[in-house]
Amino acid sequence: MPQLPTSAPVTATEDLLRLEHQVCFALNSASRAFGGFYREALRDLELTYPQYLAMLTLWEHRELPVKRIGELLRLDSGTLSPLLKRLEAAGLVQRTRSPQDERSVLVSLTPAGAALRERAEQVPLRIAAATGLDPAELRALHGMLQGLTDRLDTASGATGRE
Amino acid sequence: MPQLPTSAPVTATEDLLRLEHQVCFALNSASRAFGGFYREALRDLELTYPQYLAMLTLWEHRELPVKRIGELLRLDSGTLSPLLKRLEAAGLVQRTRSPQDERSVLVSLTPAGAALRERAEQVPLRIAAATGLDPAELRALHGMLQGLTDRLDTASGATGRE
DNA sequence: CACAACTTAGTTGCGCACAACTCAATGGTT
DNA sequence: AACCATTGAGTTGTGCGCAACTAAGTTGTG
Repeated sequence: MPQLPTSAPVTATEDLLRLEHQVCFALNSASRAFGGFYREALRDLELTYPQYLAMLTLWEHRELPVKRIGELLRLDSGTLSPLLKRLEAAGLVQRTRSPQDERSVLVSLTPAGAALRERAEQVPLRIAAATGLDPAELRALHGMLQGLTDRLDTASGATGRE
Repeated sequence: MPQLPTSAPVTATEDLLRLEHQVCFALNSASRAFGGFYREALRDLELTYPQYLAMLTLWEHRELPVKRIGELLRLDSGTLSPLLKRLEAAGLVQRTRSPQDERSVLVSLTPAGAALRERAEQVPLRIAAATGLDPAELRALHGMLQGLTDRLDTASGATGRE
């Protein structure tokens, strides 16, 4: 970090704010660095990272309504609808209206989509190796991030709406 | 986490991979949660979060070539060119070709852009409060994320190119 | 039953991120 | 000087993320 020619005295508060900037920027950078790494690892599967996440939920649950995928991935229909259409166009998933509730669209794996799981299983191996973190560190990081997301979501939810 | 109806025995490797998934997903989520919070805090400044980051670099350095902003923010010209044009259209920055090197474009603050700094200073206060983390935790998180980004960048750089 | 309130997907529009490309300026090298 | 690889911005195209909106189905209430 290069020293900057601004006002000399740095208070504890200023220091905290600077640090907070660095943290959220570091978060943003790390997320994009991960994205780049996944992009490479997923190239031969012809999946983007968000598409891969959607497939993960389906490999685990076989069939899910769009709404539920959105809850699991923290995404809304504005993002999911076109994404799922692309997965359908690629022949990996099928979308059908639920007979019980015609509003709901059930997304399920096609045979090709289910088959892709095996090829996808080698992907996280490379990623885990590239992080250079051991399980304990991963666990610690995961806990911090999850707590952070929860606090930010409830904070913006509380002040922004309701 | 609901139990899934796959093969029963979960090996240590499988567990690691599952955890790794959670970590990079948690990273992604936390980053977007931050984004949402900044969106709200920056609404009256009429800045997006990436635009705010660009302004931060200029508030610190007064004038920078596009190339240098890209290095600081880990962004390329494909992202920065239109972003900086929007900031110029908003009257916050000025872009001029460098006389020394006609390839380089120098971005500098307009009076309006410089004046915005004061109004922007209240923003990180809200953010820092919302994280609910003390300085030590912020520092730890920052260190982890920075190391992670470095490892991922060099790993993909090493295997992908060169 | 009628009707309003709510829920679920989908669409549109905008900005960001990134790959792939173009173009002009620069800096060697012979 | 002529040539060519490199560098710095910019453009184009694709996909994601989100706000705002529409449309259709469902539910609750009188």
